[in-house]
Amino acid sequence: MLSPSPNTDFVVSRTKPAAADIARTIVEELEAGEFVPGQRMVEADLCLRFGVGRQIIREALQRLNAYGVVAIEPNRGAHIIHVTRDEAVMTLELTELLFGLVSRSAARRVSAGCDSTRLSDAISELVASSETDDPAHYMRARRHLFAALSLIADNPELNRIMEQVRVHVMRAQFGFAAFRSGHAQELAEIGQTVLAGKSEEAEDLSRAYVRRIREFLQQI
Amino acid sequence: MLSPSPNTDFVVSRTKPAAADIARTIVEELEAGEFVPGQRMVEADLCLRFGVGRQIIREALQRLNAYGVVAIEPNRGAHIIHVTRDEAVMTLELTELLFGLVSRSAARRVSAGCDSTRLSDAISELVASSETDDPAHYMRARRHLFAALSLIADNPELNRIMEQVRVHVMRAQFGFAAFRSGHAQELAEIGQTVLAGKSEEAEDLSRAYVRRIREFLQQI
DNA sequence: TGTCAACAGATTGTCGACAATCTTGCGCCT
DNA sequence: AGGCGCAAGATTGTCGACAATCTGTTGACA
Repeated sequence: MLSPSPNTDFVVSRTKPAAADIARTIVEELEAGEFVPGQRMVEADLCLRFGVGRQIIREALQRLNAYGVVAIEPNRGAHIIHVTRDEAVMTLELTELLFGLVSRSAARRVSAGCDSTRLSDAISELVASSETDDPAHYMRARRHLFAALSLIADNPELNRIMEQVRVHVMRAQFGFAAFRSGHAQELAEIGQTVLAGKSEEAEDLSRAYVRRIREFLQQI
Repeated sequence: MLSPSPNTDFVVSRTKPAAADIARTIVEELEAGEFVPGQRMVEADLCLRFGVGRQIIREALQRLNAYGVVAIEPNRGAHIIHVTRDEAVMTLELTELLFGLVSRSAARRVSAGCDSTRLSDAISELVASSETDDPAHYMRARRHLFAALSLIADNPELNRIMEQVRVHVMRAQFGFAAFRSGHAQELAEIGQTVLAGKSEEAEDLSRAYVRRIREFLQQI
């Protein structure tokens, strides 16, 4: 009754959204606080919204479920998971360890002569963003720093998990208004420490960075 | 041409396997080394094997992909991920942090008066298994210990991730023959330390436990 | 009026069919 | 003989349809 031909007319060479893309889109919206915790994710609604069949939506929800941002109850459907402040604090406790490990591993790899141009670029971008004072610019630079560190650390399992945890951290920072831009300088310093190959120091700095966010969140 | 009626005849009150169960089954087989790294997971084959439609299999593969044990390439299908020894070592480096955090958190909760009967039971079971010297018994007890610790730690995100990493650790231990039963005593000690609420000590013991496995793996 | 059962609507679970894409082997041209 | 299309087979991607399950509401009965 709504779409007799979903994607035929003017969509000759469309790149195919596919489940992965939709999941990514939803994750981005989640990070931006688009969805209310507890909100039901009805498959049919999402079908209309993204113009695809239910199977696609289903796979996207499955992925979201694996990321832990959506809960799926049999025959009851999916809904956005509600995260309490205590849980967010616990997640940051975990993040502290993970980010520390990423930085330590990356620093070691740099010492071993790994390519680090991406990291240098990210650091430059961070420094630049601290001068323009544009939140979007800062967030992009921050993402690039994390990506560069993960790339250098080259630990598949760790990267996979960081990717998952990142979503939760973003949600927590948004949900509890614990987002303080202006950490650019601190992050740039972490990057430079990694670049210098000081693994112990890089780990300490990284953990301190996350710990401070956590303590700030705990005080609210 | 193969199954005109997949599950109608004598299957009046079957409990419905569903994707989650199939994914769990495959994970168990993976942990037992049933699949060869790189092996292709053709959907149609799995359909025949489990007697369900492709959608179910697809969702199961999706979940396996989220667990990081299966890679899915668009239009190319899914295959079992190959894990090198270095990657297994890196995963154990990560596990060291995670297990340490679980034990520390659990110990704190016990101090705060959390119910710990399940933990006591698991410890008893471990001690019993060390006397019978039955590998299956030991593994079951070990799993129960981890489950009890996770339950007490009560950190949703951490538990979710531990669950994912556990599969990799099991695969690594199986794949590299690094499986040494007889750690029952050591694990029981960790459990008792948690039970006593000594969080720092519990974390140290847990990390030492994983570290030793990692070092053993590195020496091969 | 309160409780419970049955019904209608909404939503999820699963399947079969067809389209799109990749792979492979064969034949043709140089 | 060697390389290059091209067709046939294999496999994945997506959709629509129907079955199963849940939920809320209405109405009958005590």
